Amino acid sequence: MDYNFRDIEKKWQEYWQENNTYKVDVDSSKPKYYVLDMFPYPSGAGLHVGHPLGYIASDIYSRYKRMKGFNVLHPMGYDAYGLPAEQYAIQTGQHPAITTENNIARYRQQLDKIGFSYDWDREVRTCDPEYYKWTQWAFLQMFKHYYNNITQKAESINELIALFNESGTANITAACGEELTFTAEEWKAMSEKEQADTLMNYRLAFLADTMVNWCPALGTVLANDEVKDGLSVRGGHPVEQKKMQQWSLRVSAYAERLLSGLDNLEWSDSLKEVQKNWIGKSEGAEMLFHLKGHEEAMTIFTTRADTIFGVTFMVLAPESEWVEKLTTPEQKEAVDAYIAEAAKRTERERMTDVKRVSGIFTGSYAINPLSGEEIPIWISDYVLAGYGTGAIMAVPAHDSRDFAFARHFDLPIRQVVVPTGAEATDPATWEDSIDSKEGIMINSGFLNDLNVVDAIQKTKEYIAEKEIGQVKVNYRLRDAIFSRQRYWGEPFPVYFKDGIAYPMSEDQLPLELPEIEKFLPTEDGDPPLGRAQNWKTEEGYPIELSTMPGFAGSSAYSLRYMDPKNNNGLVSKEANEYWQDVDLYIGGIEHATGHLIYSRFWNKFLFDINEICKDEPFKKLVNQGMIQGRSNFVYRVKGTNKFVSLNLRKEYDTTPIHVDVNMVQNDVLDTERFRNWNPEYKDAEFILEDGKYICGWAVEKMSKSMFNVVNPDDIIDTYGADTLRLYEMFLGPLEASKPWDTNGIDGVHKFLRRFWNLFHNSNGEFQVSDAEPTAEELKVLHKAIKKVEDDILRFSFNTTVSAFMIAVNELTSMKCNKKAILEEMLLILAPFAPHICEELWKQLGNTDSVVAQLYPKFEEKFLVESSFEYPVSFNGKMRFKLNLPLDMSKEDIEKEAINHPNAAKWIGDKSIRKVIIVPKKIINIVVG
RNA sequence: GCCCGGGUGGCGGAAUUGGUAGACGCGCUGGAUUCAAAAUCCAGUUCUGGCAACAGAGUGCGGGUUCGAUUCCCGCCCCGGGUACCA
Repeated sequence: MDYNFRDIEKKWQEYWQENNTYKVDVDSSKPKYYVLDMFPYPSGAGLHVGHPLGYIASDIYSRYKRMKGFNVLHPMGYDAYGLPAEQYAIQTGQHPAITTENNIARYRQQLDKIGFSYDWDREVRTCDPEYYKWTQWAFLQMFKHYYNNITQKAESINELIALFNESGTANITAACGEELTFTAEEWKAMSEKEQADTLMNYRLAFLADTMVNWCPALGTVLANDEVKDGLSVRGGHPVEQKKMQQWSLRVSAYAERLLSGLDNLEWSDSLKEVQKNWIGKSEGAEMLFHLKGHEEAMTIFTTRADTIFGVTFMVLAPESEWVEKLTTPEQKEAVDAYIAEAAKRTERERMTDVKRVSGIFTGSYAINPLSGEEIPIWISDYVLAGYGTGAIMAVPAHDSRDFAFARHFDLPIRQVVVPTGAEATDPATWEDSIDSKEGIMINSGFLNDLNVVDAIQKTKEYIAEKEIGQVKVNYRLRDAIFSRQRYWGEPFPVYFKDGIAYPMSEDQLPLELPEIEKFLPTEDGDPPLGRAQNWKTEEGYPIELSTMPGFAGSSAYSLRYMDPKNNNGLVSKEANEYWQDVDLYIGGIEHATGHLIYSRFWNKFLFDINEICKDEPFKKLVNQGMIQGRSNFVYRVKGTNKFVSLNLRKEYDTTPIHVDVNMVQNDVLDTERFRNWNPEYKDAEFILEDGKYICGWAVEKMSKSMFNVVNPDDIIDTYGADTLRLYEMFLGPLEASKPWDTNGIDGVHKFLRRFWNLFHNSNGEFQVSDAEPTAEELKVLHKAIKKVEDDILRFSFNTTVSAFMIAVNELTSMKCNKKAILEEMLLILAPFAPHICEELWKQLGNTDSVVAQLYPKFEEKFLVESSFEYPVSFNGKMRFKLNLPLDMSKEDIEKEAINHPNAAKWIGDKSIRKVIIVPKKIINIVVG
């Protein structure tokens, strides 16, 4: 029998399904291991060969871990809510649920063909009411909790209410929108509405007026990570700033824990770095600046309080509440004009026009708390309202933005830091601000002559002592806006009564998404849910019209897989305590700031309220690289229907045109298929080289418009799933981006056939021998076991495939068909190519599945060598090799090397200066 | 601008702790087999020179450390990704 992958793969995929081979349950007799893939959004285009890369890697790892005796949880599901299905519904009227269902069916078909070891009984879909019940439930818990900064965890809002009743805000330190101060009496005197509004300032899921990224084309609000360069990530539509009442999650409360939690995670340094930057912790000071002619003092945030003697002006954000208070009558007209102008500038303009300096003087002055100087207060849009206090002290000598502003408006610049090894210079001669990270203080009163580090310390002490400020930590991380004015998402289990938002009772969950006729916003501008009939409670109170964003459903799915059918909780205590957390998470780097921040936040919250036992969801994370497309081109001679082959094109004036890579093999064009591809090319003529049309190529993104999309189904039809799996791994390091080039696939397919042939004679009959293996054969086997296992553990699957090839090549040339060797080879290959191994396992006479076997044990004793072939170098350059016993002394090795006939030529009449011998490594003879 | 990756044959890539640069595969060249082709098998394949033996050069560029550098250090160039008036 030949290697008939089509029959073999079909047969075993059916077998696995019928026998529930991949079903797992809590089993306390075995250690657990949890391997998770980032679940896909089921798009209409189906999977291309880039998508399964990470799934194949995680599948190999899961199968390996299973063979090492672990109880492996390896589930898959769908991130099923999302914009494309809704956009499609708007265009065609087809319900997004139907589109989604169809796309999921197609995904499942494609995934099944690749032979994954998923436990499909655990599948989750974010759009399934049984699933989103727990998304809504978590939201309600966040609504009912606040963050206590002292205990550093989420606590019940009822406890906060109790504290308010007892002593007002006097004894609380809670994460909040704005710092409020009231007494118990004042609290009790508040109306129900006032109390509700006050509590919103503390709830972890809260309603607030916020500046949002409003996308008019999509008719919805977007999160910061859904906007890039002022355009929506999905669709590329313009996004503008707008103030709207929105649900938000107080992610900022967890900023410190999200930051410090990174330390214990096995994530790549670059990914941790991205998260650190996104959280953006900066330590500095809040300082009070008194204002000339005002009672109140203004608070600013600075990370460099030590440079305060260099402050020559202050700047407010245009949105700052101080603008109105500080604008003098003489300046009012000019300030109003500037504010109006700034409001008109969209985020996009501000970004594309960063270099432009603009601003206006308020007419007011502040007093420098250290020097007592009067300094003018300006307004400029380079100061952001949302960061710090929306007001800064400007140190033009040492900050490039302040410098540009000072130059533009002719404000004074005073140097206060002299960089190490430099002299103070006249700022008038400068082209830019001077770096102040290290150096010596000047022009700075009591700080003079101190170095920067000491000056920072001394300033901190000084401002604390004089009570003109306090040490303060700031984070860039913003609260997550959680409302979307869309249909295809989770409804909020919230209703409104007298303008107050009330949570629905938990036993009313899931609050199911209602049917609507059209998927557009209403004529009044309400979200699509405004069209739903009876979208109100039994008592008749209206229910929230927004739905939740994409990241809602993906924030706790790793927990739900542990216990996907549980109707009494997100996850049972038993299941959670057994599976704990994800041991290995594989997915794309594009989720670095979105999903991976939100799900960590969500998980920490559930941990705080004792729902789960782990503070972090994903222990180890590997980012698979992107698979790029490899496009092919033909070269049309301008103004003709003639196409010239790659290497002849220089003689003509040509236009390169993308051609479908599926009609090109090894860069040779199938000219007949090309003629039939498009009526335009029906009468195409070709100028060939060596009788062939050679195409040009380039590495580009894999996309329809480049005609370079390769479908896994086509590859599987031609070569089989085992070949696809091996080839995806063979392509290069898992974490690197690399182009897909089908050209190389023959190599791994050939390898599988050669592997098959080890078990079969030249007539295709199964034939293995029970003879004792030789030392050489055992050496090949154990070399492979060691290399393969080492490489799996460091996720170096490309070199693993090489190791298999080497072993099979060696066994083939030894004509080895011994069961003792082949059986173990088969077991180490099984995680990579499960179908062929399952078939051969059966042919060897086994009745159980190869999946259930234990991994072969590596034995050092088979690799022990008695001699080593030393490379002999002269001045570091390898010249010849010398086989010597391993137990030979250094002195004897040196003698052997120097007296070797080949050595004379390299020594010549020069003298030997030194001989370096590293046992089992190298001999280097230094001559000169 | 800043922060991460990365740069090795015609191509994808390997070299795990400073120790034989180019494993493995593709492609290409030659040969065997075949009526022929496909498939398969064998040999060769970094570049330059040479029939060859062999010699020289060589891991983005320039320097350095070392007996020895793809690997470590300094300075640059290029490519990919992230991020940005974050005080």
